[in-house]
Amino acid sequence: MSEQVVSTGDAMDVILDQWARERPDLDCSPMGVIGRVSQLQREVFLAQRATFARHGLDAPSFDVLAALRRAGAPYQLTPTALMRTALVTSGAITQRLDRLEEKGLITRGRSDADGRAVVVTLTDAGRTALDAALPDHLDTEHGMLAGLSAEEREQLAGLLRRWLITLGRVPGGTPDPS
Amino acid sequence: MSEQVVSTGDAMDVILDQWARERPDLDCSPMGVIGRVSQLQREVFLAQRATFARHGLDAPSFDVLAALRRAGAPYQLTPTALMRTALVTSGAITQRLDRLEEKGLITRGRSDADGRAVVVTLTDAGRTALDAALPDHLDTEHGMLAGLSAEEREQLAGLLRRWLITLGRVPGGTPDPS
DNA sequence: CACCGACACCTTAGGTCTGAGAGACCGTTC
DNA sequence: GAACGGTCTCTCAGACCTAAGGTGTCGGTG
Repeated sequence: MSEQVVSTGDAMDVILDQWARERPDLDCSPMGVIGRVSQLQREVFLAQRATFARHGLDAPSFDVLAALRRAGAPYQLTPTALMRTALVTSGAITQRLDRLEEKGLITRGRSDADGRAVVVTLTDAGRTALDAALPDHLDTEHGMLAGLSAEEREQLAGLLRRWLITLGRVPGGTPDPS
Repeated sequence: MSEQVVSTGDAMDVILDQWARERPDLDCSPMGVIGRVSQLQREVFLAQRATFARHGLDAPSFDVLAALRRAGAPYQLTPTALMRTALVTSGAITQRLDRLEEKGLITRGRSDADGRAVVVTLTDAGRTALDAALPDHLDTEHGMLAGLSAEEREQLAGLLRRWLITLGRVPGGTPDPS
């Protein structure tokens, strides 16, 4: 008995029940938030990947193109800036740029102001590709949230923002000098 | 002006502002939820990885050990069952089990009932390792949520569960027959 | 009892990432 | 103006994953 899956629970409820039975001494309630975030991120990732594929892109490429597009004309950033917004290592950015350069979506040039730096520029083809994919991407995201009411979505965004802020992940995340 | 970072925003607020300036014709509000989920999942992943490393484990290994431990005595599951709870491909499970078997944390044996199936069993060493890591893991998760009130955490867990359910990701999530 | 689709696990090739480190350049200091 | 620490980008090895395919087993059918 009690093997029947209740229609009002999700996969994490099952896991929490299992832990409650095996380790009733532990408070596993944090998993109710964190485990679900992991699962949702996975669902989001898969849906986004399918969308990008329809436009001949993948998620890492879209990430870079979107950062350049967001930056506004003349659509230029350095690899270091891209590294910071994408939250990946410099090696990952180098490889992403290699792929995008080969496809003609970006160009690399040396900076006039700083001999160490590279300036990455979105090409017309790159901007066209991104602007074509962006509405589809937003449709996908909107679709994933369609099951929640506008109020719930707003509430969720607010809670997630508060959580991020308490983790100390703020935009200018460098400790400011005294 | 308006370059000054406001202390009440997070990284996603900056991105939303950029899109509002560059593409005021698009409704980017879904990013406010989905982008934050991605960022939070990344923070969670990094914190968990550091915790697991203190116990000589990594996230994929912990995932498998925890699934076996949750299952209860005699701590046995098939690779297919592990594949379903871990949401990875069979090849990934094979490799995870190879690593765990080499470390002596699990054993593999053929099933008596089904000649195709393998039975994965948690060893005493495996159970000991998991039970040692689990409280530390929960401390890490609790610490990540410490900035939110109990009410906020509960609200968040509820919203995320509702979201997962609307996506159709329920425990017995097999595609329904026509 | 031989057959055949379905299933369980493993194998292999290919892809992206991390982490460590090299090479070049900047700005300051002595 | 030479030296020095710090910064920027790239390179390379190693880790983990996916996707596709192979082998062996199961269970029902004629």
